[in-house]
Amino acid sequence: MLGRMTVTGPQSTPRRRAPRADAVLNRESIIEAASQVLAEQGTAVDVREIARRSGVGMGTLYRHFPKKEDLVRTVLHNDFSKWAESARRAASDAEDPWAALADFYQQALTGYARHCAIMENFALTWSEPDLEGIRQLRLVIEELRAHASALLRPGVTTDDLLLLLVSLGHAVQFTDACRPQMWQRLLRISLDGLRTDHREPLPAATSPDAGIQPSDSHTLAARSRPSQSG
Amino acid sequence: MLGRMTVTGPQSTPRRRAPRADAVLNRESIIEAASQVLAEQGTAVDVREIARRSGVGMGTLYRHFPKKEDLVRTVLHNDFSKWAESARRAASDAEDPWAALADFYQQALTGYARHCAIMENFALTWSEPDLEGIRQLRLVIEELRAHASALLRPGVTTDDLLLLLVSLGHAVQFTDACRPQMWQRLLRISLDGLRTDHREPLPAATSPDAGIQPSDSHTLAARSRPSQSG
DNA sequence: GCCGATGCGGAGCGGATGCTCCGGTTCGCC
DNA sequence: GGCGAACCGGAGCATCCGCTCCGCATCGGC
Repeated sequence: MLGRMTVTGPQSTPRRRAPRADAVLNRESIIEAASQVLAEQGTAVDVREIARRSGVGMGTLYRHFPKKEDLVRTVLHNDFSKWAESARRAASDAEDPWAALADFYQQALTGYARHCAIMENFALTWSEPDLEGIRQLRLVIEELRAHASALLRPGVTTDDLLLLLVSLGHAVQFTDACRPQMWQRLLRISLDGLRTDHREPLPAATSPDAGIQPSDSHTLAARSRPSQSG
Repeated sequence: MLGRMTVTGPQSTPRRRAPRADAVLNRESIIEAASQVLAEQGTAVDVREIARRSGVGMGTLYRHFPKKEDLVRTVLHNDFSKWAESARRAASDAEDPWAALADFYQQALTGYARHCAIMENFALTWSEPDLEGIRQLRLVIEELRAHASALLRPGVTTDDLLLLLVSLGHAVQFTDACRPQMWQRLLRISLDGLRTDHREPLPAATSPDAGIQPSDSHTLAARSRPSQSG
């Protein structure tokens, strides 16, 4: 069966010829503009704004991304990845595993506190753990946890650390603009709660990293706005 | 000047006679229905749905609450108060001040994790600290903090505890439906971080309870949807 | 019971927004 | 350079949603 499949060029359908050069450029500029706009205004932004900012027409935008959600997903994939990477770099400069963990949170929260779309879509962490950007984030945290495990109180899981990041992310949203020191205090409190010291271990998580039920119907675009099919 | 103002009945304008009985009933049923609907669907809900659920027409609804935000504000005022009260009651049954604090968080997070509108509008905690419901919540926390102060690490403020509540509130939103034990773990970690034990005190908050700048333009209704004036 | 002030209902307005349609343009293989 | 497929742009469609308007019903002081 498999042997009968014709081996066809780089991927899947062979008859489709390479995209035109201008189309490639347009796609890139759409993604770049969308990243900016989504960071500034969140996923509820008008698609026209993205088209305008990237200098293409609506037709072009919708040719590349048939649904708004397709575009948002692509951008979030990229930006979650960039986020994970920049936070990982900050952690790699630290002098000990615990400082690495602390620096990771510090960088993760400062660097992306203003990225509305990411802050809005933390739910993806649980509803779509397989999105590439999310997976990278998890991997970074898992690595940091392993290195710092001697200092972490027993029973702390990667999911605990991830949920802490999500949770603090919202604290940052509320306080960063007016009183940034507030979320820093909360970060410090939480990190202290994670240290081993002489506390008893946490109870084992009942399903440590099992598959997670996606919540009801969380879509990427337009929180609480029903998607409408034409 | 003041002396010339006529003293007029119970309040302000005297010529307005008491509202009709049916109007009072309608107002109550609107608030009740709105509370349900807002809890279920958040502030982005269609006003028509509230009118339908409460059995009144649009005209009636807008007579009582000229703007959607007026209604939402009234409901949130009530519901924040109810929330504070129910959490305070849970705390009052505890056997020691620390357990009271823990029970408070437990009840606050369990009882209102499903109240979409409250979870959405934690920002009010910072942007409108004078809203009555918010003030009650702060008062309860302040009281618990005072009672547990011997066990709290030095430097922990009421705002710290409030921000922790806000922050955990979002963790609850993400995990309560599928893995409720996850946020419970995070609560435990955070509470442990608040205990005095042998850690150094937190640095003093730079402006402990000073006036807070309201963030850019947060309105109660329809997150990220620009209000439109007719 | 009369009657006017008060209250009611819901069709409809205007604007925002996701998405489509199609005539005109441009690229790139030959 | 020629030509057809791929691509582009933006006007326009359908829908949603906050809010208004106005003819009609109801309450309640007399």
